[in-house]
Amino acid sequence: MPTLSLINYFNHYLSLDEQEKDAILSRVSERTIKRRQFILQHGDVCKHYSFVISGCFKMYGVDKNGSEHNIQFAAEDDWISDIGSFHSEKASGFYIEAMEPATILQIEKSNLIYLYTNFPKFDRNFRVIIENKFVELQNRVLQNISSTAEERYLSFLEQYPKLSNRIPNTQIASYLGITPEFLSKIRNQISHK
Amino acid sequence: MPTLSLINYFNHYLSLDEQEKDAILSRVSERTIKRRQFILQHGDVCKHYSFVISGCFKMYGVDKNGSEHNIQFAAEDDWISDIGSFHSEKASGFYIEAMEPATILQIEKSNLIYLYTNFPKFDRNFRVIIENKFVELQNRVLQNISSTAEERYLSFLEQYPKLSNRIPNTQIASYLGITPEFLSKIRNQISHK
DNA sequence: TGCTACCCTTAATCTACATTAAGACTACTT
DNA sequence: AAGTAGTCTTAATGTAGATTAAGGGTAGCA
Repeated sequence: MPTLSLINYFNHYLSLDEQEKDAILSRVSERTIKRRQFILQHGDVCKHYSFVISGCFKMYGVDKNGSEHNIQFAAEDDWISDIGSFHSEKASGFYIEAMEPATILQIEKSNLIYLYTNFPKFDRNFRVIIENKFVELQNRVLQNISSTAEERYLSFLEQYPKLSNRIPNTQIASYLGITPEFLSKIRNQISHK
Repeated sequence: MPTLSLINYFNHYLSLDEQEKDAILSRVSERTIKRRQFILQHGDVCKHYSFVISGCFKMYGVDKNGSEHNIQFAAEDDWISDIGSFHSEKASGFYIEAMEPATILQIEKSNLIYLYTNFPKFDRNFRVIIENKFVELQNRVLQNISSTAEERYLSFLEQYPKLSNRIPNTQIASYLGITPEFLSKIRNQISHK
């Protein structure tokens, strides 16, 4: 019963009552995603919030030279979406791609609005969820403008110990804003300390 | 009547009815802030959300060498707060300091919770406000990991044309994560194009 | 069991950005 | 009218991280 993990997830916020559980479970749809499959592509409008049951995704932009830049990873019990495109209904500039075979639950905008409108707890819970994500992102910005690549890498390891054993270093380098070669050098330096 | 700008601000979201207007206006307090005055200091718990009526603030962290790194500016019609500290009630690692004499409206946590609890529209509006801020921040992260300093500066000018004529370049450099001298060189290069 | 795709590493060279320092301009202050 | 704090500029030198290239390791697949 993969939907159970979504209900458990909400227990970390304001727990859902039976009516609210039914409301959300009847409005999400389960999807199985293959490795390298996209759930969002540049140019498309982001139609869903996706909750990861299992597997792992990267969200990235592509610059004018064709290089990918990871702005977010999402594994079990995390949400992933291009919030800007989702709300504005404009074309997204991002890709969301599975790095492993995955199972997700997706909710569409109209259904999410239904939940917001009829059950204020969802407004509250999603506000708190995004506040937490905002704080994380703010810390990442601070790191980006104030720390060396080595410090940023160590702090990534500390904050996402599970991800770092699961994701290729090339992808981590892209997330940190450095080249894979330089990350390799950093890892070498760290291990000789 | 400085509180009017707060009401006007909410008109960009779900407009407030009379009861909601009364509720928020009776729960904010107006403060006059001098240039260089702090409304949050490292080590203190952030007790308020602050809405800027006039003036301009910077929020920054200080690294181990004592250098300041701006993570956010806030001018008229913008909110500023250390959301992490506000919710966790733990000591903040940031400073929020007025760069110009300012007038602000502040709301305390207990009052904000009162509004959230009694008027679901505030949950909704603050959710949307922070979603927008999240999207801005996400774009900034993408820029930080994928663009040169010159591109980041040009994009800052585009996104905050008013701020860039109002804030010293040293502060902008700190926001961009570069030295003031290097920003100066960049500006010089741009003007010779 | 060996092929192939994928990922990681090492090392040389190069470039973008940082640091330091000295001086000039501007706008409040007295 | 001169003093001073604050900001901006220029230029020399230093360093973090990028680029390029060549090769090695390993897991999945034939």
